[in-house]
Amino acid sequence: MSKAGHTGSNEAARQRLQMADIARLAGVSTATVSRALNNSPLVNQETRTRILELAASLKYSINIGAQNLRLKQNRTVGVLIPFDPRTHQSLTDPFLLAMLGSLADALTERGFDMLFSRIGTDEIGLAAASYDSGRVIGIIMVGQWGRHQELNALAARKVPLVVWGAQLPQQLYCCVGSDNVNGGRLATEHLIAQGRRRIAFFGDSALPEPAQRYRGYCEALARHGIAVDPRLQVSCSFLPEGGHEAVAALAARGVDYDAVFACSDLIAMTAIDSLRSLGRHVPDEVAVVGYDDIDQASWFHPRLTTVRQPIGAAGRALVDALLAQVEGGAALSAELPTELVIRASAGETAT
Amino acid sequence: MSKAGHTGSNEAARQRLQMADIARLAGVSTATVSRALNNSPLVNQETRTRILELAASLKYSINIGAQNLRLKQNRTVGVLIPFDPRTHQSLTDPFLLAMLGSLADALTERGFDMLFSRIGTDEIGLAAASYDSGRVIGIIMVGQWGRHQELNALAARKVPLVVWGAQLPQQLYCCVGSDNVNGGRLATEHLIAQGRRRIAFFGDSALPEPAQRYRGYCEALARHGIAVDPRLQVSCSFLPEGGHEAVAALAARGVDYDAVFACSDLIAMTAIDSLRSLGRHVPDEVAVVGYDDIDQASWFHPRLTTVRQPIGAAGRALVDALLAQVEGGAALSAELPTELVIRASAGETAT
DNA sequence: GTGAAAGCGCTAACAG
DNA sequence: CTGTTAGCGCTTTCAC
Repeated sequence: MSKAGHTGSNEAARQRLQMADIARLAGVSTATVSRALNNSPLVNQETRTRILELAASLKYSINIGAQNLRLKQNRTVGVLIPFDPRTHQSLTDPFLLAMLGSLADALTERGFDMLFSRIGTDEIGLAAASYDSGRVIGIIMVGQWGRHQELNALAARKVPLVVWGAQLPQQLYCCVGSDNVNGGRLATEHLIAQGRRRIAFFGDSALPEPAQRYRGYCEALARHGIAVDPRLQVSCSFLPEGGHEAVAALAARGVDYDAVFACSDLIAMTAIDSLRSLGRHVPDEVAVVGYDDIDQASWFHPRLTTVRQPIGAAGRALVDALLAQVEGGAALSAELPTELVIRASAGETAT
Repeated sequence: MSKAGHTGSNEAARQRLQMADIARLAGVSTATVSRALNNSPLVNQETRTRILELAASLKYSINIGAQNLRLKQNRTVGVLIPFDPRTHQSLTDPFLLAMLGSLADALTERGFDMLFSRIGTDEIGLAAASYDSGRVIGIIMVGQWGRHQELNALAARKVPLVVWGAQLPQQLYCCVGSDNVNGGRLATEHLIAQGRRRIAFFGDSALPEPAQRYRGYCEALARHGIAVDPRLQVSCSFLPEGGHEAVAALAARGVDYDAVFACSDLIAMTAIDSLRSLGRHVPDEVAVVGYDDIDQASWFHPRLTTVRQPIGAAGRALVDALLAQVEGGAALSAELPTELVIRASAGETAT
């Protein structure tokens, strides 16, 4: 909300057509114009059409700001995608694009607009600024970013809020996400079924979603009597560097592995790139399973076996959960189903 | 602008704190609160701090809608990414994510908010709705989508508008883009330098940007005395299917080629995927050059040789051009430089 | 320094 | 059916 310069657009806005102009031109009062434009049945058929035509020909459109003020209404929703202030890159994962598209569609369908912002993960407490100032009726935040407490604080303040992420204990805010534990389980089971035993885990386990996927991974290993080797768990970011970092870390540790379960397709892909540089064949020497099922997964080489998150449903679920809150309803968290998509990167055989 | 249901948030908005509340609590008039909150020097130092603290502790924030109405100002910009109504997918190219991120950053830097919408390419005439209704002070549209006339019409109406795309004759609207002709030339020259002679062109040449890249391609061929073979020019979409379509089309035509210049990295990548399925080696049998230089280009296999568009500069240029118009200045179109990034997909040797 | 009052562009009683 | 009037939450002369 820093105001840079005086670029307030005062000049341009000043000369815009308004209801009074239409009224004068049509020879009626603004009340009648208002009624006509809002399709009130109270207004005479022919005056209505006359007004409508006049407005259309002049491209007049009701000033939403004034209308909102008068009606105490608002149909815009804030969408926030946080970024790590240390790198300031975040819009780097194609999964987010798909999510944004899905949210835009879901909002449009319901007649809402989207105010989009990035925000530093260190200033998530300020996420409600747009709500406090009446700019938006609620906020959809993509990812928890390890800011559980701040999010709880927002919810405690009754800021309408839905977060894409993982269900956590002591969670006051509404959270929509996919079934991460099951996703981790599916991926790991598949790898085990391919005969792999030394399965590495790539993901930032300080974050809730990767942590739950890790739990699924551990459960699957346990079920098959395979010991969890902590040296196979490597923490890496969701940035494109993630996979490279992780492969390098494993090499530095000198541990052996024959498979990787990566917490995003992006990590999986960059990991595969690193493995290729190291001369390790995927999937023969190292089988890789990703997460998300972004578009690229289906034409990457090798085609990525991955856990699909239902992105279309996700956008709708997030929006619905938010609107429910706004209308005073309960903020129901939801967990969407995940599903394994078998392609080539983890070996050819289906489970 | 279709209103679905009555989810207007009337209920929630109703009980929000407002300036009068702060005034009452502080024992002053709203005028004083307004002055204090706006850092007017007219207000007494201690009353000011008292009011500021009160407001902060109550998380009160000035209602922007009312403020905007009173001040006739507005600091939000509309960003539109059109989609093809036949497929309704459009947020499918990672290049767009990068662009969106760049725009978000540039707007934030200048203290503006972004209202993001998708819109059908068939309803671009409606793109100004958010401007006409005073929702935004101007519009940034990503891509021309073959709607030159509609865009000209908007500009003729004096809607503040900047389009990411190609400079065209008889262009009334402000347009920022990269140097497409040079980009096409660079890519093609590189391919020729690698000894390729049968260079296919992949891109929707009905669109201005691909058309200009094609011109650069033709120029480069001409300079080297290579005849342009129209059968090597294949029109394909910017969707992920693009590359697949194009490779299939060429196969159907039965024409031979040893190189591809693709109008986006996405097309290049999916084309490579198809070529691989056909058993044709990249770059040995077919050298491929892409366009955009998205993140993935550097870790795709083979690493993509591509024409870089300066995305960071693009966002800033688009925003600056728009704000200049809003402030009543001239709408200066701009062409950003393009640059060839040599990696592996077109052969190893630099030009 | 501070308050009273008018008005930004619109809508909704309330009269007629 | 239509116009008059008041007021949404804020800012800003103009008095005091």
